[in-house]
Amino acid sequence: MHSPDTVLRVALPLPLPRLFDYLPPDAGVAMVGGRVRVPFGSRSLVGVIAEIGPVDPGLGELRQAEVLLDETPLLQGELLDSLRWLARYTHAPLGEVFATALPTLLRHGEPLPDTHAWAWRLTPEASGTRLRGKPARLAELLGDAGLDEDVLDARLDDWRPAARALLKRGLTERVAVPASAHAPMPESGPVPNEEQDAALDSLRARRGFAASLLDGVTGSGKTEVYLRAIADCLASGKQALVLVPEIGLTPQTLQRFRRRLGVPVHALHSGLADGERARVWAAAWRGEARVIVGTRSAVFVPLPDAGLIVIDEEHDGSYKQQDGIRYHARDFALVRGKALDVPVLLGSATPSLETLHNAESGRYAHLRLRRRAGEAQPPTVRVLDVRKRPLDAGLSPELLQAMRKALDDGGQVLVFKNRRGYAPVLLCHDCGWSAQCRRCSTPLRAVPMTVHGGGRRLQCHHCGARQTPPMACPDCASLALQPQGVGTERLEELLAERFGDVPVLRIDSASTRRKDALEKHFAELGTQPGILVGTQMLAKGHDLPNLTLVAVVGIDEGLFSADFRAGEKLAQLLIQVAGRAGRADKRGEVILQTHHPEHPLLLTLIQGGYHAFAETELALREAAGFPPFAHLALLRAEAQHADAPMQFLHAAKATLLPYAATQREESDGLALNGPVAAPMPRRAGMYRAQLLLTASTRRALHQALDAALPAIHALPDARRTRWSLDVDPVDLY
DNA sequence: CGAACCCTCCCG
DNA sequence: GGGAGGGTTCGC
Repeated sequence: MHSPDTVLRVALPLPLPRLFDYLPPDAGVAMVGGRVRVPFGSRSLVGVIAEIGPVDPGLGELRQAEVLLDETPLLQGELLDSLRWLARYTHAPLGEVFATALPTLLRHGEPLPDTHAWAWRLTPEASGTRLRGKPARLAELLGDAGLDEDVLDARLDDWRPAARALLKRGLTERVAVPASAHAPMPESGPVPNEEQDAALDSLRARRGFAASLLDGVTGSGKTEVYLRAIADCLASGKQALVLVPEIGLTPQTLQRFRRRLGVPVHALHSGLADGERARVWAAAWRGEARVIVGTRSAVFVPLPDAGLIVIDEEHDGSYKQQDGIRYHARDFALVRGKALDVPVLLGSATPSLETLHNAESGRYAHLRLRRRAGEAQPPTVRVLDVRKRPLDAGLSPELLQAMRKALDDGGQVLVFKNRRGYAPVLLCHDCGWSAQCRRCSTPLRAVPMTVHGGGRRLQCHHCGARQTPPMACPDCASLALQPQGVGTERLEELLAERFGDVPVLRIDSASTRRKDALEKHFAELGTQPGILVGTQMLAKGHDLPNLTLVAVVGIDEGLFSADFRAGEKLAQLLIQVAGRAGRADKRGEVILQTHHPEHPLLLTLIQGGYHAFAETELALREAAGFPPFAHLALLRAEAQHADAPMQFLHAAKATLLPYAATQREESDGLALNGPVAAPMPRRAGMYRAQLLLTASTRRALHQALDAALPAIHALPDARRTRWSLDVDPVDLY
């Protein structure tokens, strides 16, 4: 079967950047992409055969693999190729990438689960038997052909005991049938408007891989375009994959897809049990699942009959995995779309600057939906200058007054606390001055110094420069210098005190572990006057029909964050959160409380909207050499010992130095910034630091990493720290 | 003196 | 990552 000198090169789920060679097991035919169980040290691991080839004479006696787990390779074709690409791009071990892509059960070596649906049929003996009661009704329903279980569920309550009773008497049998194609007749949905039609025409005009940005304001009907594009895809006999942000995969969303598409819709998200996850993956693998709707990790489903990939809210941060293999589901979906030669549709009301840049440069088709369905008016936006105003837990008297009024008018109030960038900046409460790095700040871009050591030290997270905070404000000589930042708990406390007559609900990830807890909170509140306090989680989803005032606090940290993406994230949040204010009969109001009423970001955003902001911000990014005009990678390290992360990163920097540009004019070379302490320098008892790599071409970045990483892996300090590489980091924390 | 701890090595 | 092996420390 195998030539005696054939070996399996196996990718194992280990942080080791190499394959391990084994002799094939005695039984079975080994194939690339199939899983295999192998002995490893004293353990037994499940890996994926990455290569089959001749024996490497440099290795000694090889161990033999225990058993082949797949008759047909689990990973094959496009998915296998794309995962290899992902491993190269993220500079991660192939085995870890495979392990990330496979559902837990399959990763642990379980067989690909059955995806058959079950149906019940009457046996020939049943025809001569008289029945009464529920069994009789069941038998009548089953008729000659029998019925699928999900159809029975819909037609007869509590039919299972009757079916089991008949089974015992030999009158019925349960048979496996191909996965159910039963679904209610699709509903037709609203007639598309002109803009939606134009977008659909553009999508239909293209063949093969093409990326399109569906750029539409909230309520402009992006989902309707997705649904019709998916229907087209189904009509041509192809599979569709829809990615949604973590917060967007609600029962209502699925319900809408199911009602409209007329085929089963498979959901894939973190709430599923392992068995269910593996079943959906298997159904996709077999081509039975025609529509898969899922969150980030759904980007790894096999698509043997792919026809379309949709990424809803493409700017959403939850598409980026923040630990393990740090992949970006949107970017990987584009890679897969290209490899599969199918269209990719990216939708957002506030597109990421990367995507917008691609749309403007013509790489993506730019489909705009400008019209809002219905008659809802956009809210009024007011900027509230709080310089020199007395603040209570960060709230000004004017804001509290506006809240009182909105509540008295019977409305609900959302107090939205921006919480990006935990490292506090030093701010003058009287004039709004904030500490900036002298070395890194340019007229185009302010790089803040962040407060450390309980307020006794300022540090730049770009270059690492340190200084002592001034006693008084350098601009206005005021002594009212203070670190910014109030948590949502403190806000909730104050509001509960001030507004004892209405319920005050705090919504954040700590108070709301589960998704349905959030639903419960909203149901409790109903439409009565009340206050919601929270962060990101409140920016979207969930209809709040009686919300009349949105108060945004804490935006100054976003205006002056060390993270170059903070402005973009803040703008997206402000647009989204503002979109929630107002009800049919009453125009909503948004109040932005800030020490910087004249900040260009706020002015551009309010006067020109998101796209005007984006244009300005893109110009800044280009001038400052940030994505999408440059490419980043972040080397992070953490350790128990205070010095270890820095030591390791200095050693890593020395390893990378030969590949770095020596001249500033050498524009496509690699630049190394740092290492510096992480903006949150201690977390869970670990000391943390980071080294930022910047290059104007991906090629320069990857060439340097390819060349230097083996040596970095081999550094003695590499074993003493926990370190990771993040290519295209979304935030520099 | 052994248990506990830590460091280092290496896995095919 | 994690187990094994070897050296060192610590407690009774």
